[in-house]
Amino acid sequence: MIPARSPDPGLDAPERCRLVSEVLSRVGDKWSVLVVMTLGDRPRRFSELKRAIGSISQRMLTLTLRGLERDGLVARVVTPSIPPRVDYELTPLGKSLRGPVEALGRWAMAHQGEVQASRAAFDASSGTGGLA
Amino acid sequence: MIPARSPDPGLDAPERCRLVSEVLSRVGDKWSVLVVMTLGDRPRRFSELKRAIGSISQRMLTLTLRGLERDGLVARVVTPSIPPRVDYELTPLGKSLRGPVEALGRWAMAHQGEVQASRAAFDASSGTGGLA
DNA sequence: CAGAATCCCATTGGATACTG
DNA sequence: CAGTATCCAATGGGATTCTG
Repeated sequence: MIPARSPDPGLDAPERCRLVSEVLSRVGDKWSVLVVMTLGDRPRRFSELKRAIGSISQRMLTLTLRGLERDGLVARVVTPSIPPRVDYELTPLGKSLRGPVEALGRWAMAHQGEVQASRAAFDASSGTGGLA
Repeated sequence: MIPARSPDPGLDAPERCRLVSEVLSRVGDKWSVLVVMTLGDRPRRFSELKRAIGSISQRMLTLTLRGLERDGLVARVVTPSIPPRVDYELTPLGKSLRGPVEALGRWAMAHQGEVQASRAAFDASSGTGGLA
């Protein structure tokens, strides 16, 4: 249904890689994923988002939302009233990102224990006993 | 087959969220994903990795590999010879991460055009015409 | 309420030089 | 070859203050 120019075989590998990692860097940053998932399926107001995420500063929420808006993942809807009301919601593109992101989240949930165990073991043999 | 303590219903939501985002932050950083994907399916030597990735500094490659090793995603195999030889390879846990990461990569490839277009549009209406 | 602007500290990460 | 150590610049990001 989505036109979504298919992978575009005209680009060479290094160039594609650059573009992909540029897109991934948005996903990579600390807040974008959190905001996308919090936005979930219904629009949310600015302060509603802030409260839902809790740990984010107002500055970073603004910056993150601007970035997501610029990339077409989030739509900003202003209702000019007093006090002003601004709602944010995922665009179709933004929603399409939820699938892969949730997959990563499930991986993290499923393997979090192993990762923690590995970290503990690594730290233990790094400090004590390793070679001292 | 893997024991992999299942999601552990004993943890409360905020705590789980913290752990998940801690794991995601490893995936989130600039190099980890690139290294994991470059490692792919066979072991690679240090300098082989460095050349394959190209843009990474030797310092960051070392740091990234240490982090991945600590998290149990990568195994470090030292062959004490002169000159020394060190191979890195994905552990089963590391390999299990490739699936979700590739899914994200495919998303980025598929939608890279839309994102770029959106950025261009956003930047255009931000600078010129918006309200000047 | 939503946000822009400023200040300032902490972390990231590159370049370079040195070692086993 | 495979690092470690040091220095330094750029960025990230919190706290606070001010505005429409």
